[in-house]
Amino acid sequence: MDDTPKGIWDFCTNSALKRASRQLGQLYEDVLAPSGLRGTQYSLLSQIAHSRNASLRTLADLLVMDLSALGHTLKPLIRDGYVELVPDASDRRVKRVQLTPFGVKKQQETTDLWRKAQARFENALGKQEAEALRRALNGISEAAFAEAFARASDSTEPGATG
Amino acid sequence: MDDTPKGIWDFCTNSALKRASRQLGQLYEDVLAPSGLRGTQYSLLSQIAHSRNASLRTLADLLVMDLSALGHTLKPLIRDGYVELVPDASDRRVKRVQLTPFGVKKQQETTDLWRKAQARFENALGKQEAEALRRALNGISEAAFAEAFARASDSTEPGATG
DNA sequence: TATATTTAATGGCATATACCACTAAATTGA
DNA sequence: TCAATTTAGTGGTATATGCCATTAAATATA
Repeated sequence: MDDTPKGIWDFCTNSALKRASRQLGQLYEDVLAPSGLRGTQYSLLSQIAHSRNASLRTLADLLVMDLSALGHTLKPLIRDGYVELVPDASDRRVKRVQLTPFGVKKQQETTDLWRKAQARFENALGKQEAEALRRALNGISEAAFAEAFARASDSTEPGATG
Repeated sequence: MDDTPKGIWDFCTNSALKRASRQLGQLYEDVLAPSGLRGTQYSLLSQIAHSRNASLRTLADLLVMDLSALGHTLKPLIRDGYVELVPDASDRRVKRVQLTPFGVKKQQETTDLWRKAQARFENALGKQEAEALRRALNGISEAAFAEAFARASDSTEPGATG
């Protein structure tokens, strides 16, 4: 009867992305809850485990995150003893991020829960779909995409040269 | 040479979604900046304009957002005179959300900027891709998806029945 | 009708994330 | 070599978002 869209997310990919991010974040968090880690925190621990000895700067770039935001986000993880910052010897501006042994243990244990969430997600969406979606999202996260976006002449711009 | 994934976002859709959300959010915000509105704020104003007279509860459900989170997020918009809460006459628990005339004007003006961001995004990703992505994201945001996720037997669960 | 339960909203607290200003250290260039 | 610039990180402030406890109002139930 009425196919008028109910929300801006029907037009606006940014809104759609944020909304889906809230939903999926919630679903993952519910599964991860027994660990006591938030979804973001588990992601962060995992990425730190993966990027051994990366600096804050490097990590922030990988995560497409503001450097200071990363610093703030790490605070609870440092406070709880999962993560530590180690000053670099050769460049005294740099701090390297690493898991403590306790953090390693926590990350590994929580991975069981993550696998559970992962399995549920892929069951609900379909394995192919899930992978396609990740690819699309990771494309958007690339620096090259930001450059393309910046370069993109929007036709409303007077004097755009194509 | 080395196709080892650099990040958990290569596996984890939740991480991929958050990362892409940061990137795209940034790109949109840069375009919207002259308006003085954050991306989220513009989305919210637009949704309020669209869902005329919705209650906080209704709006929160549409946005897949926690009710109290919505309340908090609205505070700056109320403070700045874009939005007002009107108590419902028949159910005195309920508050209805609406734009002030000033808010209507602001939303309309800012839409020009949004269109610019929109155009850039679709140029950068491709119109078809963009639409497919929105569809996928909106599917995830549905209540039905959350139910499917909850129902999904993850094979790691002992005694799963299929 | 009186009580129990559910629902809407608020306020406090915690994390997630961004921007800005600032400090310190490294790098560039005259 | 020394000043100018760039880079890494920190701390403050603001928004975005979730949870919990609480209040008030509506609904259901005995």
